[in-house]
Amino acid sequence: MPELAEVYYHSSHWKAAQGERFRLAWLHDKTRCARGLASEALAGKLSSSTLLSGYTHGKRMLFAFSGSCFLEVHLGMTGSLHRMDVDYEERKHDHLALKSEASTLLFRDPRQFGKLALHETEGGKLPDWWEALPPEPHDVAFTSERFESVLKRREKAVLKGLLLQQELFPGVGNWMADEILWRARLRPDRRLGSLSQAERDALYRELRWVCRESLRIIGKDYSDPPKSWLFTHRWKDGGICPKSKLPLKRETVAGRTTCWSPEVQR
DNA sequence: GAGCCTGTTCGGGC
DNA sequence: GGCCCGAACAGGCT
Repeated sequence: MPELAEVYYHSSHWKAAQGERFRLAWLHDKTRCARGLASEALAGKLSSSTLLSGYTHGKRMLFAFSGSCFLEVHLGMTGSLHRMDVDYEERKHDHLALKSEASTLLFRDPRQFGKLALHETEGGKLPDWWEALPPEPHDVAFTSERFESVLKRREKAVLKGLLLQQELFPGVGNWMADEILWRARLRPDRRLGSLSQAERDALYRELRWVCRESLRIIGKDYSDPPKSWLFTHRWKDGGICPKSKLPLKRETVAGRTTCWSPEVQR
């Protein structure tokens, strides 16, 4: 599930516990998600530490704790964050829990494609690598010049695969890429080099629009976008394009399940 | 029971 | 070297 706006929404569950003092309740460090992080190490760092703030960037999250300690979380395909009651009891696929006097913060991930990591910095400032992340598409720093520079030497790339590259368009995932291409009226299997300048401009415009709007709608309370979006039609068998009212097509493009509207996208 | 999957990484090929 | 692609990862759901 988690792409840009869903990640932001999940982070808000943990952010609701800002100011609470936590200790490690459990980390299953044999889970793939732990990637070598040992529960003793995490317990040592997070013994009675206060959650100061939470940040998101694309599909990444970073939670700052007192003691210059940062917990990085990536949700992968099936990860989720929850804030439960203080007496919450562990269930299958709960890999990490932090407990305060008031709540249990939980990381759950059945397929274990998610990732947990611990970072420390001098004086509690954000890690350098975090500060150096490229601008997100909805950011004011993501200018059309930035967009064009990112596209350099990628003229042979298939549009669908291009949009999924996190180092270029952090946060864009499978459904967002389909939504962007549908709004830009571009077939997902087009190569970047075949686009006219007007089509490149449309791609830039719709990329930014979908990121901004999904954050506004989904990021706030996990609402579904309106029926006018491809989002609400794309997974149903026999889905109908909200623009053309004709059947949507579903095929694998750039290795991913892709939905598009043949009459709308050229 | 087989097939599918909203993500990332890695190895191979060009 | 740079870029692209497909497979692998694991488990729940249809």
